Amino acid sequence: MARDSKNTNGDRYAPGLDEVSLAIIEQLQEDGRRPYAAIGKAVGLSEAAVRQRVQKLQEQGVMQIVAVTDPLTVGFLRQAMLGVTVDGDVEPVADALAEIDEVDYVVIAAGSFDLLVEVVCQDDEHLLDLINKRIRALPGVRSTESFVYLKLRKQTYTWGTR
Amino acid sequence: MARDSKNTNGDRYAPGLDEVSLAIIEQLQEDGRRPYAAIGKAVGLSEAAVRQRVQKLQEQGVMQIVAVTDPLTVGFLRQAMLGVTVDGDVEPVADALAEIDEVDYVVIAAGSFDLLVEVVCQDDEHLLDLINKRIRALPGVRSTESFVYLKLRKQTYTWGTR
DNA sequence: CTTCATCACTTCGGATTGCATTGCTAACGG
DNA sequence: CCGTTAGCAATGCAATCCGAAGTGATGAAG
Repeated sequence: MARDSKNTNGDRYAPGLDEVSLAIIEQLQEDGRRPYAAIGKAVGLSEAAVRQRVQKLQEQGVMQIVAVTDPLTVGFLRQAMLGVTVDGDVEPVADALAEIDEVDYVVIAAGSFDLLVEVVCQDDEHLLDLINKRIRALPGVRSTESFVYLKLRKQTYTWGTR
Repeated sequence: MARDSKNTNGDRYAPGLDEVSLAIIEQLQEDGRRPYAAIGKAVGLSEAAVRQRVQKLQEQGVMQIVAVTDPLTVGFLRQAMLGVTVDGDVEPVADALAEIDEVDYVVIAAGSFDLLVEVVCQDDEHLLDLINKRIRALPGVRSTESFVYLKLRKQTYTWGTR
């Protein structure tokens, strides 16, 4: 396989991210606990080589292996997406939002919102407090719009394996 | 441990989801590959019991253990959030959207959008085609608004461990 | 009260896997 | 030509995984 495990991609990937690493990621998107040896057989590497790559990918922040759930199913939580518009530079506002514990997802976007922010709360009161007292109060935040989650319908991570 | 591993929660959780299972999920949110024995020591169960619970949680669809990445970092992708408004019943539209491969996230929400839909595409043309020809064409979809992702700033799954 | 079934957990042993180490090869720069 | 670095394969031992079997508690039926 892959005599050219060097980049053939014109630097569109993160450094050191070749097609072999992509194949490893695909394997782990299907099952995060798949043994290294099985992955190695699938991508044409030894067990140790796979392990080293996985470790490096995680250290670089390219990939993380975690349990994901539907917070609403797990119970004690209210969840919402916030559309945020910003005055001035977007990045510092994104950074400030990212530091809030209840915020689990921050994306800088193009469109009628500058930022999309997903939040997880204990209950409605907690959510209200978070939005009004802590998020709207941030310097640079011009306005927010809330979309409270009613039901999670799909949540997949296997887009790498289409 | 926990003489009352029966529900003390008034049915707010999915069936069979007690505080021990929550503790297991927390462990795996920190590290999806943590050994069962280590988890068992942390939550006060034997290795085998943890293994049985994790298996059941995955079978029930409560939890999945996967690799997650930033698609934009991995390279060959355009990503966006779509706000969708619907005529009539929302659920069948959500189902139809969930069946599309490029759609990785579907939430039924309250607010000026009925649905929030995250999509992952190869490039701009692919995205355009998906939105105009396949999503807007779905029966029941009244309108869509797009937020193209510029940069992912935060993505965590450890909300269970605050 | 007894019996039977179920459920969650534990214990146990063998098979598998993870991991640190070692050595090999190729690529690069002086 | 030599030294350095990086990535991978191979090896051996410890740790982990996994299926099977056993135990005790609970609840329902006779």
